[in-house]
Amino acid sequence: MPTSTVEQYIKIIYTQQEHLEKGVVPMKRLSEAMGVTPGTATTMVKHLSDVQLVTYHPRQGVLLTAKGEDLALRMLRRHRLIEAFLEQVLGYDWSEVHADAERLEHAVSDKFIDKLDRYLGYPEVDPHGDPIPSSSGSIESAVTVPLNTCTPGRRVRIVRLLDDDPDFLVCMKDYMIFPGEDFILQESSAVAGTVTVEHLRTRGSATVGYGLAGRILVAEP
Amino acid sequence: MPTSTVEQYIKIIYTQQEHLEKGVVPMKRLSEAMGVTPGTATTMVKHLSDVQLVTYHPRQGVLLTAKGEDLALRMLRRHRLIEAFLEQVLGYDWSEVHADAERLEHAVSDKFIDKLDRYLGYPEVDPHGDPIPSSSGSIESAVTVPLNTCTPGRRVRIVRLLDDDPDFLVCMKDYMIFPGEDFILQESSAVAGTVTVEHLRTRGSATVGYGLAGRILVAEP
DNA sequence: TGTTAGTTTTTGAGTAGTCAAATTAGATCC
DNA sequence: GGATCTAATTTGACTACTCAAAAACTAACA
Ligand SMILES: [Mn+2]
Ligand SMILES: [Mn+2]
Ligand SMILES: [Mn+2]
Ligand SMILES: [Mn+2]
Repeated sequence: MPTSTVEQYIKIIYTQQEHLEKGVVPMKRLSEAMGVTPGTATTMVKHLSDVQLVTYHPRQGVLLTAKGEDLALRMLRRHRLIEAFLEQVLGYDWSEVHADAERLEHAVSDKFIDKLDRYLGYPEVDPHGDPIPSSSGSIESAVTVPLNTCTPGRRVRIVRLLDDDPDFLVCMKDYMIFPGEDFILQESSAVAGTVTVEHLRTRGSATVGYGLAGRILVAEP
Repeated sequence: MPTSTVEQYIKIIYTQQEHLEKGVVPMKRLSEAMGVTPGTATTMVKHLSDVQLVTYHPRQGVLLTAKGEDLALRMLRRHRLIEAFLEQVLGYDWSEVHADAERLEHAVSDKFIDKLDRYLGYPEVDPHGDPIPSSSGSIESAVTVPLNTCTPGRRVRIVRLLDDDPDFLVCMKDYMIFPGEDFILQESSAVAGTVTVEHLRTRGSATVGYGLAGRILVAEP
């Protein structure tokens, strides 16, 4: 059985790998995402390599093995189902579910997760629009593009928010920018570094930085 | 913040203290209940004493301080609310809730527990009839007597099962011996070491050992 | 009173995870 | 080709928890 620390490293490696062009995750990136020093990450990565969860390329980075990916998807499934539960059942605000899920995901059994999945009616996405892997480990995400790559004038629907930071999420909530909401993209300026959208229903407009807009995934219907 | 190991020790000390005439819990008892060697228990108890959770009487045993009792009751509240949730909401069998609760109790936040309490409608007891402490730390248990101290001929109602062992609980389930069920006490023999009861509705009779009967708490209405 | 059995404590060692600080390897830039 | 900057690795040390085995204490019994 993997410890909760190992579970956490594997999950982080998966998500970092996802948001990365080149396959391997370098130590700097991993250590920052884990909140540990680079030396600690190196030590742990060697251990993960020993137990076949990652392949380690010294001075370059890590890559998940098939076994590691399995574990990562199981953790993502746990995390996201728990987030859905906290919001839908216990009445958490969707901007606050992350922290509690982060600890619960390491304490639940497979039995718990499967029963929870059933109780929630087999949801496909969590409160942030992140897709929930099935119990067999398959995951399918909707086709989306980052908001900062869309062409102005087009109508877009918010599908997913990639950042888990409560401050970011509360800010998005104030702008009505969350999964399911429709907007018209008014302006997108790489030079000015801003993206402006107008909410379809309320006509309210919001301007966010280019970097943040990259973490807002939308569909162009 | 106490680690989950510390939380577990404190909870165990509380329950052992409860089922004990003399106040102090000796090392042998504590180490057995924790599943560690006596030396380990001694080491930990010294640490718990350093952080004011227990008072340690060398070569005699430990006693919770007020601070320790606070923590113990918070843990018991968590444990029992989680057990109630697993049974009532997720559909666990009440004989199986203990193991999962044992890990979850260390991973939930106060916010989680208070929201769960509300969602469940502020239950007073868990699936085994154990009373659930309030968020302010008060606990009130119904007046009960162990089944092996009752006088034959009397009608009794099962209120609480003290043992968490799944085998014991499944056995009790087969006999219909669980909170809320009514029986007539037919025979109680300290010599033979058995207690025989008859289920009021079904007329089915059950015989259990004297020791086990001591873990079945009943009310004589 | 002396012996013995049971309990408790001490000691030394091991695992998992972490950090600080020194060192090494690569890349980049003149 | 060097000088320099950054990322990565190594080393030594620390915390929290654990065990095995030896030593010490207590209590009770002969
Ligand atoms: Mn986590
Ligand atoms: Mn999420
Ligand atoms: Mn526990
Ligand atoms: Mn219980």
